[in-house]
Amino acid sequence: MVKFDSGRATSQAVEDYLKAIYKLQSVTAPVTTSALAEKLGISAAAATKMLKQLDGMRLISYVPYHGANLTDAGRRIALEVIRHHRLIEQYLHQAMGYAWDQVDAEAEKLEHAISEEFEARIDELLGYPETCPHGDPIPRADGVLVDERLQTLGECAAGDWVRIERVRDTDPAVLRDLTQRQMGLHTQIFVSDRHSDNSLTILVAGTPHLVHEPISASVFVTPLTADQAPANHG
Amino acid sequence: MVKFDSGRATSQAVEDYLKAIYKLQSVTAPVTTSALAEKLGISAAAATKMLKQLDGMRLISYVPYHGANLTDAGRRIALEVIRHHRLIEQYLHQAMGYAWDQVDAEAEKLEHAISEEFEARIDELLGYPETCPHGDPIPRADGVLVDERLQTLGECAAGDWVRIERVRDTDPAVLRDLTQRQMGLHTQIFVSDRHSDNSLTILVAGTPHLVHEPISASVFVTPLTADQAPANHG
DNA sequence: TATCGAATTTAACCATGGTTAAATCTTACC
DNA sequence: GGTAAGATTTAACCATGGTTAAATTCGATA
Ligand SMILES: [Mn+2]
Ligand SMILES: [Mn+2]
Ligand SMILES: [Mn+2]
Ligand SMILES: [Mn+2]
Repeated sequence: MVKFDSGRATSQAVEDYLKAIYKLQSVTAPVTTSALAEKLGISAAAATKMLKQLDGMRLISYVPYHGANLTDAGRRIALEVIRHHRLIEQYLHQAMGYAWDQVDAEAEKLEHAISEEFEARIDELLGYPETCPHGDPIPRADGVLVDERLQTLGECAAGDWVRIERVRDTDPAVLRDLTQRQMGLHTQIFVSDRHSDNSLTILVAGTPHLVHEPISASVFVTPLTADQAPANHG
Repeated sequence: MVKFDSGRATSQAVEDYLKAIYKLQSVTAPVTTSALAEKLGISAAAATKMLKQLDGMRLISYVPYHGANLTDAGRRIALEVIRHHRLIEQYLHQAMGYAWDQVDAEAEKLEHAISEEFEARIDELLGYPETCPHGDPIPRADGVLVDERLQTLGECAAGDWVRIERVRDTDPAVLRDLTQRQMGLHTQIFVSDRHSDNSLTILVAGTPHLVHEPISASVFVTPLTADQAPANHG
């Protein structure tokens, strides 16, 4: 468990709440009771009670009926848990041969069980990686996280050359689908067509693929610069 | 968490109770409430309540005022947790460079957090090890454990040649002491003298050491056969 | 500006795993 | 075989984290 207040340990539940609030906050702040409850798969009543507790611990500031924001102390713990999660994912993938669709579930429990010693060791063994196997940045030990907002593949226009930088890590089926299409991290993609239902036709290593919304919304990309983009793509 | 009853998961508390009962049982059966409470560092009242619960789950058979014994189902879970613990210890030691006095504490938490997938992977990565870094046998995946009772170094007589096979893993200070004296697993030892306070003088790689009770009771040995024992030891 | 529906909180539960203090059982000993 | 000490259980709590159902609040809309 992560420590706070110079030494008091936080429970697994508190850690998962703070992590969820952190992630929801980047979409809409303050975080609503219902959004939190939905994300954690619990009742709104349970979320309300925990929000009051977390406010009492000074880990969030919570205004009844108006949602919550992390305090600095809460953000520190959230980032520590996210750091554990993504380091563990990368370790499972690189050092233990897990496929990228299997690491999230395993890391979800391990993130609460490892010591600072363990964290430091896997960080070193991996050569201080900057991202998890899904491309998400790993917060540094000092709590700094550089997290850029990227466009999704679904937001691309026909004619775009892009590179896969991140993928949503939640749905193993989507990740397996991407593996089958050879759409790993850093793969270059040409968007050949947009269709009326928002699906896309793309080229991956010369092979055309029809990509529907659930997939295209799960893939985050950056545009290729002129000198990176191949001249033709017949 | 370990599963039982074709799928229901056991809590960390239940797992630690079953493991403790398993270990106490090998010393005295049935296991008393006070022995269990002492081992787990909780009150006797808490132990009583949990014994009733475990009996209700059919994981132990418990007779009030007369102690508890594991059922087959309870033993299966205990061995599964011990397997996790010892495999994790060996992985921390062999694959991650942990010293043997640091692995027990880390494994104590991780043993409840890993999946069967994780267990199988570290087993394979380690080449199916038979013991933990302290020489304790690792239960097999099918629940079989061969556990011989060994004599302690403290029980040896002057003139004995012995080999270290196991060490008690609980006290990091003892383990560090053994490391400093070069008394790792499989080290050969000559017992040169027994003293009145039950301390011993031993030879380790030619160097004499004075060994007191807390150490000598933590080291388990087997006698060397005639052809293994060096002819002289001046 | 009053109202109504959705979001949220409160209330009353429950399970788990802990505590201390009081009651009760067992057993060894006289 | 009675008794007293020690072991054990019971009783009354507490904290955490969950549930459903009822009450309350907010804010968009008429
Ligand atoms: Mn988690
Ligand atoms: Mn990830
Ligand atoms: Mn444990
Ligand atoms: Mn061990």
